This record gives sequence, C-alpha cells and structure tokens, in this order.
Amino acid sequence: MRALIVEDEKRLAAALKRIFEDQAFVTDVVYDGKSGVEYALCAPYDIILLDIMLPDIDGFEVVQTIRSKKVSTPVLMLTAKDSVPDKVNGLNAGADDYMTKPFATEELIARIHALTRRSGEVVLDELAYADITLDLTGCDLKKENASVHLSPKEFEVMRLLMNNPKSAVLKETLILNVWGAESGVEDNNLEAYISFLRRKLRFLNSSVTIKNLQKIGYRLSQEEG
Amino acid sequence: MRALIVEDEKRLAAALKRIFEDQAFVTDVVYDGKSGVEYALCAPYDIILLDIMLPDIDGFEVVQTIRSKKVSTPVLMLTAKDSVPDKVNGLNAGADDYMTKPFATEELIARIHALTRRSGEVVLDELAYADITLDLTGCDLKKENASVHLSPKEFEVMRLLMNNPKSAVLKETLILNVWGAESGVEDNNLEAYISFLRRKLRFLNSSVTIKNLQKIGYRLSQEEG
DNA sequence: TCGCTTTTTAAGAGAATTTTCAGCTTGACG
DNA sequence: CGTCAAGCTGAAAATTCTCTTAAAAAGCGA
Repeated sequence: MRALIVEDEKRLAAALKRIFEDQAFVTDVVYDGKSGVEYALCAPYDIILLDIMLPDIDGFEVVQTIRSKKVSTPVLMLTAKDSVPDKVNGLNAGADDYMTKPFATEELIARIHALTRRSGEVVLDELAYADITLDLTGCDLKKENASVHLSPKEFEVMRLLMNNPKSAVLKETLILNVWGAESGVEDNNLEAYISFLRRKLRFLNSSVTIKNLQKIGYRLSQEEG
Repeated sequence: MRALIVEDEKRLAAALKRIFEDQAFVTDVVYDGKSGVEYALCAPYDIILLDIMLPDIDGFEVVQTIRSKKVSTPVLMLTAKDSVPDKVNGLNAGADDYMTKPFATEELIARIHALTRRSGEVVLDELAYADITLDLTGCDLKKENASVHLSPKEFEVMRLLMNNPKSAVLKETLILNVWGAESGVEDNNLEAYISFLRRKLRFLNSSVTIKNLQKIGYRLSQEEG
C-alpha cells in the first residue's frame, strides 16, 4: 500500500510518515501543493493525506486538480480550523474525509483504514524473514511461540532491515529513517541498537543474524545449521 | 519514476527539471555535491543527472561515494569539457553515461530513456570475468561455491579492473578512484592491494590473474589450463 | 515525585582495514 | 652479465571501525 503525505510542516510530516509506515505503507512526503499534485498524478497511491494550509496552492485546489485528472485515490484532508466552510469546501472539492488538527493517532489510523479498506485491499500486519516474524501492529519480534518486545527505535531499525532482506541497508538510511534528517545522532547510537537487536535475536534462539558490511551498513542473514 | 538533478547553475537546473517533469519524472534538484550524495543515499531514484563541476566536491567524487555505498541508480554525467580524461574518469568511477554541454534536449531525453529502460529490465548486482564473479551487493568475490570477502578498498580496485577487462587500467585511475584526488597515496599502496587481490585469487584457485604493464597499470587476464 | 522504560552517551576491548617498510624479484637496456 | 628502476610480497605498525557494556539522561505514566 502506498501513501502520499502533503504537509508543509516538516515535523508533523515526519510524524505522519512514521504513523503510515507503522501501518505498512510505503510513504512519500512532499511539502507543497504543486509537488502534491505532481506526485499524485505520477504514481499510484492508495491514500493521500492532504493539509489545507500549504505554502503555494492550497489543499482544495490540489484535490480539485487531481480529481479533474481522474485520479480517484481517497483523500483525507487535514485542517487546523474546525470551521464548517472548510469541511464543506473540502468535501465538495473531492476529498473523502477530513480531520482537524490536533488529532489522536488512533483516530488517524482508524480513518486511514476506513478509507483504504474501501478500496478493497488487505492491510499487511506482519513482516517475516527466515524463522522470525515482526508484528507490525504490536511491537514484537516472534519466533514460533516465543516473542520479545521491541522498543520503538529497535522496532524501526528491525523493520527497515526486514524490508530489505536482500541488500545491505546503509547506515545513513537507517539513521535518517529512525532518527530523522537533522537529528545529528552518532553512528555509535545506531551501533548500540544493533547490539540490542542482536541480543534479542540470540534470546529468541533465531538463526537470523545481523551482518555488518564495513563502512556501508547492515543486512540480515541466516546462519546455517 | 523519480529523478535527482545535481547541478549548481540554477537556470540550467530549472531547465533540466522542466525537461524531466515533461517526461513524467518526479524530480528533486540540489545545487552541490554534498547534498547530491545525501539525497542519493536516502531516497530511491530511477536516474541521477550529475554535473561534474560543482561548488564543493566534484561529480566524480559523488559517483564514487554513492557507488561505494552500493547505490546502483543509473548516473548520467554532464560536463562542459569534452575531454577524454573526464569521460574516462566518469565512466570508471561508476557513471553509466555522459553528455557534454551544450546539448540538444532530444538527445538528453533519449539518454534518459535509454538509462531508465535499462534499469527497469535488469538489476545489475554482479560483475563476471572468466571463472570469477564479484558480488556488488555484498563485498565478496566468488568462484563456483567458494568465496572470499573483500575489504572496501580491495573491492573498489577489483571492481575497476573487472569493469575494464579488455584494457589496462591506469595506476593513476585506480588511485584516483579508490583513494580520491588529493589523497597523496604512494604507488606502493596500490601495489600492496594488488598483492592482496592476487593472494585471494590464488586462494580461490581461479584462472584469473592480474597482469602488470610496466609504468602503465594493471589488467585482468586469464591463464590457460 | 517515584519508578519504570527508553534513549543517549561514554569507554575500552576487539576486529578489520589500511599503511608502511624492508628485502626480494623481475625486466629493460646498455 | 651488471645495474637500475619498477614491481612484488609478507609482516608489523598504525589507524579506523565496530561491538559490547554500563551508566547517565530523558521521557512517561501513575
């Protein structure tokens, strides 16, 4: 499932991205209306999250434009104002639902699911590799009947690794996606988490190990016997 | 399809962005080499357009860096000079194609399509020569079922040699691409690495040898029986 | 605030990689 | 041959990266 987030406030955008990714969406983020239209027209999304207040053209215009181009992806509008005109305008312009900021994460998730269920897809809630399974709804890592709890950051790191089981995941990618662009975290921080995860994998007695590629990053691998 | 443009001249960059967008690419533009590397490492692009002359680090170094991180996105280099050394360096460093400025829009479009078509069809993750194979996703050299691990620099040297199996690779080219422009490493350093690689080839019992051409450089060759 | 979990930081051990050096071999050329 | 420059190699030294702990700091709910 793919999601597009159109939101100019970077921090909120990052938080939303996280939420969507926790729901197993592949997520693109853009920070203005023009890009929103471009992206919506160029790639097939299952849902578009759209802020009304944007630096260039506003959310209403974005919906209108993409609808006029026959894109029928569900649109969830986000607005700081709880005013009736906004809602009406949004729905008239072609949005499928709206939410007012601030909002509870649970409510957002519920609405996301309501909108995407409608389009008839199944929501992926597990990631598997070799003998382990990552539960995307809870936050734990399982092997057969055993399971360990993962903290949010451990979970994010593991999810990225399990999403790219074939290739190495760059240290840059991991840090960017787990801590964010300008977090300024040290490599050692990531290393500590890798260490935490390795301990938990040993605890589970899994055949999965996290391999280091010097100067590059990490990848999962399965130990023989 | 997503494109990244790395070009410091704003007006040219804007023109390029327009061209890409007309071809239905979602396009990011950055104006210096450092940002180019960051973007390339953090998002999946289908093509990267890269100017050689950039304010901070040059285009060669950009390609070299992202390739050393195993990013295999096709790179189209742009150069004002039509000099052979530039082309050679670019292609050795891991670029897929180059164009000299000024250029015709049609030619650019044709090259873009050639490169992205290619990437759609085959994912290049191995380099082969005679009886050996270089795994570009991991860091190892294989012969049949045996394999040896290569360190980052060993890997780079080997990749350059295997990229140019027909001709000799100049010592300067090797040093430039593996150690960088102003590293000031001695020839003996390269010799040491050649020696490491030879040992590993012997270990693999490969028919491949690294031949020295006095005062020039090295080339791969296959020993008979 | 207290107690718990999570995250960050720090430090040292340990590995892996890279560089350096000395002595040796090879090839070119008179 | 003899000599010199260029190249080769193994070993040690130096450096850089990584791993693992433990402890400090931060966050969070009761």
